Amino acid sequence: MRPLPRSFYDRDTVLVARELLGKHLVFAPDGVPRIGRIVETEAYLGPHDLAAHSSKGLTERTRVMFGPPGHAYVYLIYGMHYCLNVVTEREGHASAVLLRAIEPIQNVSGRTCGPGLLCKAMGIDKRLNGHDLLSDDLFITETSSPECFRIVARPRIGVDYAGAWAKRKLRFYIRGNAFVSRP
DNA sequence: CACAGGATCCGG
DNA sequence: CGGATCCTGTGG
Repeated sequence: MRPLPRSFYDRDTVLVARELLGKHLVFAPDGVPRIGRIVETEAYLGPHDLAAHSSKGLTERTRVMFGPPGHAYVYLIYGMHYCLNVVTEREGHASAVLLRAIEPIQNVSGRTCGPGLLCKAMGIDKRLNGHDLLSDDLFITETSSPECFRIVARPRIGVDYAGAWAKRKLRFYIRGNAFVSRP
């Protein structure tokens, strides 16, 4: 299992969000790999995207989003759930892809159909904020035998405050997959 | 220092 | 549909 190269993340955010579908998220904090297949993502395009955290500007919280691609942006939401993003495009572009759901593959127990549940099941918290995804304990990898699937595009969840940006179809999931949070 | 609000989840 | 729960950003 090899981590995807930095060049994978240093590309158009919508393309990265779509191509992350079907890939394996691996977290091995104690050497034992917990693996989930990514089945649902959302693209956050940068400061001009009013649904993106980076639209509020560079702050301590959004610092990682403004950094180089291929790093984990983890934040606490509603005081109780963590969300995991991967930073995309060149440094300073401040775009990212939110991982919303995975299908358990190995050493993952509990529900995984939602960004908070995904992190809980994988054991991911804010200690991983800023973590390089080209590392040996947290990374995303190509599957050995990729399956064919159709991609569905829908508006993102929970961003009604973002005006016209809330209507953009920047949420992507694998059609028919049982682990998608809101099919 | 005070306070408002959030890329969610759960239970009724 | 409301409540949980707490960190962050902003303003005084």
